[in-house]
Amino acid sequence: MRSFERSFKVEEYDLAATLSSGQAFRWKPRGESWEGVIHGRWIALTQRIDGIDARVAKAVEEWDWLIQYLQLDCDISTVIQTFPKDPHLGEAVSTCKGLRLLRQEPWECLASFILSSTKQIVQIQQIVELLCARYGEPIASAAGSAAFAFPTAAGLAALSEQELRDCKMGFRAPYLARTARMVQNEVNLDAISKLELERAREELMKFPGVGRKIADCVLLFAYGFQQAFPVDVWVLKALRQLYFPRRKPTPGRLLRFTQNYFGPNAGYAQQYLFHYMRTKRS
DNA sequence: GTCCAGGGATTCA
DNA sequence: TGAATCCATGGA
Repeated sequence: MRSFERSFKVEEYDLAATLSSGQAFRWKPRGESWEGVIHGRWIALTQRIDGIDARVAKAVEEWDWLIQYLQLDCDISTVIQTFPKDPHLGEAVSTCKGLRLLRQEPWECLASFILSSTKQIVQIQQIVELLCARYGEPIASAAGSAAFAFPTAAGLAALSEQELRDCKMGFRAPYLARTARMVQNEVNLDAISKLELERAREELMKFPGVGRKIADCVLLFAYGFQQAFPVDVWVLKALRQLYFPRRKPTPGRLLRFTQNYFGPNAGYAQQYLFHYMRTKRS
């Protein structure tokens, strides 16, 4: 049965926190809803007390793609149970109750995070929006909001460096251009999901502009490797303040700590710490 | 280890 | 309101 709308029942899911927590960059609040694009489909999501309502512009046969993207089958309480019991993480988890990890498309995630380096989230959103509006396929959407798919790797590979720079991405332009060509020609992004964590990370780090941090973002947000633990400026600040208040740990020591201490769902713990640090006080 | 590469949002005086 | 700071970094 084709349908335009569907309600999903889910507990402990904070849509606003999840969609604005710097893991995806295309979600916009509009009235009561959040509008975005998943797998080339425009969609509006609305938070309800007992779940989430979804509305698309073109009727669909099934909604598995959305369940997968939002990770609606994830039992968050089971994840949180695996966290170490410490007051800092506990505070982050209770402050950011309902924060979830998404499961995004690898190419969009990879390209977006190449653009993320030393940019603030607002600016990344602007760059990505410009890129999509100029070079993404127009798609059906609700009246009053034009929508575009995320540009394909082939589409971006065909652009000049200057055309990319004109989307305000600065020195990241050649990285994105070369990565787009690699994805178009030789690298199969789907194959990476079948690899072990370390092998998958190695493969991602072969792309220009992708180091450990960005690789870990893609591993966590697109491929679902829940042990991946991206360390950015905010998380570094959190780790130093909360876990190493006196001494200044070496990068190696810090890396080992993040890999051992937070357990099998370290990536989730990371997301709570990140969002907690970014949103507290203000 | 150091330095550099956009530029705009945010903070601060 | 103008200046300074900062940013989901990586590469040379």
